[in-house]
Formats: sequence, C-alpha cells, structure tokens
Amino acid sequence: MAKAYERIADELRRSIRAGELRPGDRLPSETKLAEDHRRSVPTIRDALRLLQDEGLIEKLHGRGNFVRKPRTTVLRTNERHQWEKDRAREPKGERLKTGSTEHDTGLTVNDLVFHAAYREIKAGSELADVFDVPEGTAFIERTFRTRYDAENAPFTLVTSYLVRSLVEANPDLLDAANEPWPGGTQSQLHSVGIELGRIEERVTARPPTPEEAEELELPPGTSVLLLRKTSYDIEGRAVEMSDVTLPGDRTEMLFTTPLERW
Amino acid sequence: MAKAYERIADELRRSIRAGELRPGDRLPSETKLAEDHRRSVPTIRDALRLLQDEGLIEKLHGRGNFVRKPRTTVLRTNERHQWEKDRAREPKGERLKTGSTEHDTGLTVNDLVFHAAYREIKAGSELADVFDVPEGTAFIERTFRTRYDAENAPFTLVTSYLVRSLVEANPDLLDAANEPWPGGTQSQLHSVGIELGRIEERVTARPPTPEEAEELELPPGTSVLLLRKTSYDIEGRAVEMSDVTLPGDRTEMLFTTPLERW
DNA sequence: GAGTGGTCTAGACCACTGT
DNA sequence: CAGTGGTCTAGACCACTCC
Repeated sequence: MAKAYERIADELRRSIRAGELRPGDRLPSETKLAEDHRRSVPTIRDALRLLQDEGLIEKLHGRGNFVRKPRTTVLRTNERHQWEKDRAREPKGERLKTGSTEHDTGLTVNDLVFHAAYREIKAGSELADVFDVPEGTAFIERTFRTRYDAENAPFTLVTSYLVRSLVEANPDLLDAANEPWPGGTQSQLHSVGIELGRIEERVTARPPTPEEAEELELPPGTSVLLLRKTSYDIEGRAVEMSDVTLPGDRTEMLFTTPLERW
Repeated sequence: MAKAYERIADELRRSIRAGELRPGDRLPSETKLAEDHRRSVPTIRDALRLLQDEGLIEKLHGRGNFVRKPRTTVLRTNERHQWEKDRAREPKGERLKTGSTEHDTGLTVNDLVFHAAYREIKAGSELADVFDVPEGTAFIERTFRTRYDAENAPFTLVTSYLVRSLVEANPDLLDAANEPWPGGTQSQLHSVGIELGRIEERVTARPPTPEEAEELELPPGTSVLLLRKTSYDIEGRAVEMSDVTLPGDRTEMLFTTPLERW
C-alpha cells in the first residue's frame, strides 16, 4: 500500500510528463486537490513538495502551483582557454573589446557586470597541496560575480587564488580596482611572464547551500555545478586555481577532447 | 521576524559547519528538539527537511537524524578517451584485461557488473540533428548500468546510440549478448573501420528523478550529473552518442585541456 | 518494549496576489 | 475583497531499529 502523498505526486507527475499539464500551467489549488483526493491539505502539500524537489513545479505564494518551464542555458566551453591564451598577448585595446565570458555566450561586454574583492590569505593544507608550496605561503584571493544584465540573477560565483610572490612583480595585479582585467587571467599572468601549458577542470554537482541559492536566485529543486579550474604553466607548476559555482539549471559545459591519429 | 523552522535550521546548520556536530553524529530526537525550542514536532521536521535537502543530514527511520558523511568519489577523466583509442587496435586478449571504467577507478574487471539491452529505434528529431541524418533513420539503442561490486549502488546509467547502417557490417555489434565488448565503444567502431577524431562532452546537473534516485540509490539532497558524449570520426561526422547519468555525490569529472605554445 | 522517525488529520491564522 | 499558498499546532497512529 503506497503512501497517499506519493500516489498523488505520481499522478501529477504522470500528468506533467504526458503533457496534460504543460509548462506554465497552473495546477488546481491545494484545497481543490485535497477535496478531489479526499485528503487533508498538508498531505497534498507533501505531494507537491516532492514535485518541487524534482524541479517539476514552482510554488508561487498567493498565485498557485505551476509547471516549471525549462530555463535557457548558457554554454561554457573548454575551447575558451586556447582562445584566451591566443589573445593574452594582444594589445590592451584589442583585449578590451570582448572578454572570455562573452566568447562563450555571444554577449557583448556591456551586458556584463563584475564585482570583485581582493584579500591576502595564508595557504591552508589544501592550497599548499595544489600549488606544492609550504603551508602559510601568502596568496591573493579574488572573489567575483559575473552577471548577465538581461537576467537579474548572476550566473557564476568565482573564488580565484594566486601565489602572491608570483604576481607581485606587477602591482596592478594586487589591486581590485583594476578588475575586470582585460583579457582575463591568462593576460594577467602574461604580465608577470607566465605562460600556461595546460588547464585542468574538475566538475561535481550538489544541491545549493542557502547562500548560493540566494546569490544565484536558485529556486528549490535545482542543483549547482562546482568547477575547480587549475592552471599549470609550461613547466607543469600550478599557478592559478579557481572555484566556480554555476547554476545547474542555466549552465551547460562543453568539453572537447581531440584524439591523436592512428 | 524570521520563521521558526528557518531559525532552527540555521542554528543546526551553524552547529554542523562549526564542527560541533560532526559527520556521523546523531542529532537530538525530534521530540527533544521540539521541547528545547518550544515548538511542535512538525515544525522541527520542517527545519530538518531543509537540512536534508541541502545534503547536510540523513534521516534514518527508527534510528535518528545524522550528520551526513561525505561520500568517496570516483574520478572520471577525459584522458580515458585517448587511452581507449590507443587500446582499440590491440589484440582481444590484451583488451580483455581491463576496461575503461577500471582505468578511471583503478578497479579490476571483476569488480564490475554490466547489464545491457539492445533495441532498434527510428531517429527522432534530436538524434537526426546530432547525426545529420534524416528522421526515421534506423539506430541501435544500447542501455547499460555499471556497478562497483564493493558498493551496492550502480554508479552510472548509460544510453548509447549508433547508426545501424554504420555498424551492421559486424553482426556481433547488434547482439546484446556480446556486451561488455572488450575495449569499449572505440574498439567496436574500429571493427567496422571507424576511427574517432574528437569527442565532445556536455555536462549539466539537476535533481534526480524518482527513477534515477532509486536506481542509483541516491538519498534526498543529492544531484545527478548528466553527461552527453558525442564521438566524431576523423571526417568530423557524428558516429556515436551516449547519455550518461552519474550520481553527483560520488562522481568527480576531470577534464584536461592542453594549450598550444606561444 | 522503549524510542525513534513517518504519515496524516483538522483546523487556526498569516502573507501574498489579483480584482 | 476573495482566493491562493505559508506557517504552525496538538495529537493519533504506524513503521522501523535496537536492546
């Protein structure tokens, strides 16, 4: 004997999957559903919460419960890295025209807003491990939000780490006022004589923390993608690491792997 | 004025983050929490559900509520593709020794169980688009589960598509009984004269459907990673596509992008 | 059997949306 | 204002775990 709220959720889920309830449609009110199924309102709400957690419906206070529409997604490719490298040595005027976020999305620079903060920190065991330096080494921590003006929610939260001694040759890199740096991180590193040899990206997914949900305006029933990007110079030494949080319902990442010929 | 269940959740969340409640610890019982906070049990349960949805706690019926321990993750790299290509032309005996899942995880072939089913289908608009063939073209659809014996949950669900006319030159490829094919998909394609030139992988994340949650034994408060892998031959023609569902709490994907020298 | 969480009820009252 | 969902109560009864 299945539980009442599960049976009710199953029935509504089937309705939605079959297209009898279409994206944007309003579900019957909770009191109406309660009468129809001869159950109490809290039981109906248990059923609706299941569907909300699956990302199938959206609850709008005072308006009703609606079948959720799919979000339009932003594509983020790994080809951006070669593209950014090619551009890193170009004159500043050229670099100003577009940033790498625009390369991925087809947007222009004016559609984007950046917030940045710099902080100096000492390496804990995790940073020390990635960069192969002693614990306590001085790092620059930069935090960003990138935003697409046409939407009212940011689409990434970024924390980036650089070894202080590697970048202090260029004092401009130590000042948040110079953000956004035209040409991006690779251009910044080029200004202190660093050329990148490869980039590693690690991807996992989990539900958002309340803080992430608020900053990225994530409704219940969505996930975040966590991307840890580590950049290595041509000698294979880690020179930069970023932790990026992306909204799972608005992001698609594309990785292309070329294969050697037989 | 914050809501009671949110305040209670905040307090417990802070406790967990601060390490006062450690992974594996049992929380006070719901009736105890209700007395402490002078709230009803359902209100306490509302608070605990928030924490469960964030993946912070685990509810065990009849035992209690526990701080969740981090799962050990399996690493899946894009270097597997070159490795699989290098191996595709090796003699069958060699290929039998290990499969590509083992390459990623360090397991031996005996730790893995495969289930496979083959089905012939006609291309809908999506498949027709990816493979650049007319709608209605005959495809072979293969579905798999891969499992690690030491755990009792599968770690991937796979659906793979091949154009029938491309692979029917080798009848063995049309029979599920020959699964798992030693050397994997690239070896199968090699048997009909196809060499791969590049692989594209698209990654998104969302909460699991009830079906996925059951098959992958995903507790509430976890996400799935969706990987769509498309393989192109050396002329750039799509020859294989897979949709892979991975448990977000047990999977880390690593993509390495080499950069050209200046 | 004692203690735990899971399901469900019936209803009060609040907060938000639209007309 | 009427109608909607959101919060919360007080308690009954069931299902599971462990001793």
